[in-house]
Amino acid sequence: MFSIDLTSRVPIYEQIYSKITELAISGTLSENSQLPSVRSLAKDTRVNPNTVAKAYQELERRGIIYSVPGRGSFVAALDSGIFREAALSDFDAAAKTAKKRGVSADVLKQHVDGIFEKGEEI
Amino acid sequence: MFSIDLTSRVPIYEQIYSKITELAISGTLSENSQLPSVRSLAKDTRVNPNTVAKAYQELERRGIIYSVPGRGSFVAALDSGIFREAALSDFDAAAKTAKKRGVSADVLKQHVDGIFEKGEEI
DNA sequence: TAACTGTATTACACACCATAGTACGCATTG
DNA sequence: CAATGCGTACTATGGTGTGTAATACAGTTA
Repeated sequence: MFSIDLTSRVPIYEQIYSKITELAISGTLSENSQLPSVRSLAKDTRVNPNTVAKAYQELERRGIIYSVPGRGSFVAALDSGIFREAALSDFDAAAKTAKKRGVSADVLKQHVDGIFEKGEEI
Repeated sequence: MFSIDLTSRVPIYEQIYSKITELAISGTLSENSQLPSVRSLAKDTRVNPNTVAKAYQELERRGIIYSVPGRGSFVAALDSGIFREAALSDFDAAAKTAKKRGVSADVLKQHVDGIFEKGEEI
């Protein structure tokens, strides 16, 4: 379920955070579905339980999941609009930078088409 | 000439690196023009000279500037194509994320148009 | 010569990341 | 009730990256 890159500069807890966020937003993990326990995920990924706990706590702090001591952790009810807005904000920033670098609007639109022509490449 | 955010998570040397890169690419700092010395920039920004030196060494390593012991550091002859490619790569990544979040190709193209309609807003 | 330049070195402090081990309270299951 | 699994909390340790501090050296320039 999770692949961790130990050589990456990105902290492990952040990799876990991103993975679960992606799965939750995309709907792969449906609302209120239970996540693997801190200990089981730690065992599977061969990572320290503290590291997984840190990821879960960060996910809860940002409202992606909710945790119940004694029961487990579950996917929260997500407002996908917020994540869409954030993605669009990043997109705008990238487009502005490309513009500064001398890339034309047409080229950027072609890139958009190129990305959307491809299938579900995740 | 440089403003440093000491509270930022981005390392100081990386902030200096980014600033100078931006100035060099935009042409604000023309080719072969001399940069402030390590010590003077360190004094102006109230940063340790070693930190500035680290930024300059990274800039030289990536071909943005060249340094001559005893003389100073200067803006290199830049191949703008490299930076255009990098900007496009970032743009693609942002577009893919937006796609994952459920944003349509048309909306993204509208955003591109919106950015290019505006004047030189830097 | 004097004052500048980039560069190199050593040392220290601090924060972040990750691991290890232990412990507590709560919920579920047998 | 007892056992197990759950999230959570805590201390301790080590590694790495960042930033500062203080020198020192060789090359360039006025």
